Amino acid sequence: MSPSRTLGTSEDYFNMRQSNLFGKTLREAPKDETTINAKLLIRAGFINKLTAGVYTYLPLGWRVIRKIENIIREEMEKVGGQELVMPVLHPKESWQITDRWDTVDVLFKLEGWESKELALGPTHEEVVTPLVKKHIQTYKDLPLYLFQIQTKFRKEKRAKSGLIRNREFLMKDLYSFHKSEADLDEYYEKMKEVYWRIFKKVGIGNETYLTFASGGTFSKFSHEFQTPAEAGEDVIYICQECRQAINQEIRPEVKNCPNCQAKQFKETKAIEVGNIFKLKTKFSESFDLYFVDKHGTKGLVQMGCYGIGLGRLMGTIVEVFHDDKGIIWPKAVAPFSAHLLQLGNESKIKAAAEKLYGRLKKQGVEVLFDDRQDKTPGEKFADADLIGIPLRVVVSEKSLAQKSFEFKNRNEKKIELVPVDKSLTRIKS
RNA sequence: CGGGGCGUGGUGUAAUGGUAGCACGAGUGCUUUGGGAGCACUUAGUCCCAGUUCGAAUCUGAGCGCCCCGACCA
Repeated sequence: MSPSRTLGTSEDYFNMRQSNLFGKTLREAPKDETTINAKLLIRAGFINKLTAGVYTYLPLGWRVIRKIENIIREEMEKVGGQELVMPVLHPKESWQITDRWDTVDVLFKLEGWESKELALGPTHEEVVTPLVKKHIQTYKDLPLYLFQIQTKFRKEKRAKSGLIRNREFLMKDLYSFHKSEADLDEYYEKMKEVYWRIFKKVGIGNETYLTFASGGTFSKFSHEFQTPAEAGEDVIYICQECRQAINQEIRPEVKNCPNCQAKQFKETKAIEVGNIFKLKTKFSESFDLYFVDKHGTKGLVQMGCYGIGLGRLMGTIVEVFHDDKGIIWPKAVAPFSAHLLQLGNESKIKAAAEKLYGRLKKQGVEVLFDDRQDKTPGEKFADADLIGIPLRVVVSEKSLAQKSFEFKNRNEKKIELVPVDKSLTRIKS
């Protein structure tokens, strides 16, 4: 496994001794959490709640976020996205230009300096549009795709369901700029494919449905990517013919499946893990964002926006992949590739575990090493199941008696003895 | 924002007007080591304010916080 370029620069990023890991597991979940994602992520030491809808990502949780982030970043760059970071502090004037200062009720407003008033950014059309205006003059400057991965703030009336609806959350938002509606349409379709690739990569591709949703005032429909889960707050109707779905919000106006015209649907609660939206000229009109085409004619720039909430996606993955013992991370987003458990503190066992750990570390394999000396095997197994790293490797007297380490995948029951000299390559494969 | 529920060590709980207790966690020591070990000692708590009472975790009022249902969610 090759290290992702932004995951870490030091060799130590690729390993961790559990005796040093910040964040302890809990035997019981805090009683005020009812959703699976919140219970498991808190118990396993991935996140901590500061106040309603506001969570800390502990080292384990942050590693998962970074995995997700890198998958998303890579896909955004593949379709021409250029990454930047825009400010979180937005001047009131920007939001007055679009008439959204008073109408977006989730806007956190705060005092600035002197008589200045500010908002914490819930989305960035008000910032990206005037920014782009400074650099777009002609059709030669188009199309343009800008994205960021950044903390958003929304004053939700009711935060809920662990990481599903928060007041502060990480989001990838990409804004696209086009010289024609046809070009926007084409990119929108491309982005659908990109989103599918992302959801497949993080592991929920088979569990996710492309869903027709309200287009607001800008277009007839937008598309959401919805993943059925108990903690979901949307209701969708899955077409039994083509595997696409309709959001409840447009169910009254849509009788047949907009994709295949079928009439049979299955109702389910679902989590919106992504949304793609044609803004068209709504914001370019507000900010006078024009370009000149090759005939010298001035036209409004066409825009689209495309969002994915990273924390919500992490919560959704937990909602989908878990059992009664804990989380079962898909490989691509697991905080570590392997969980090395040392059972017993005899020097022979310790030496064997340390040796394997040292070699994995050297080769850049991300491994969590449970080297804790004061924990019983039962507790180490329970923690390993709870944390949910895909591969568990046990070093014990029993395994060493057969010159082996014991391998078990988190999502399987099967336990396999692998000879010591073959273990390294097996873990890396 | 409407309705409901709940606030006791880090976590889960008991005490319903009369000595704040238990389990897990954490710390020290010894013994343990294949599915959340044992013994001993230790650590740590009634959300805040006001009131009623001889006495309040418990009753009353106000506040704050958290959760759930609903509304809302470019």
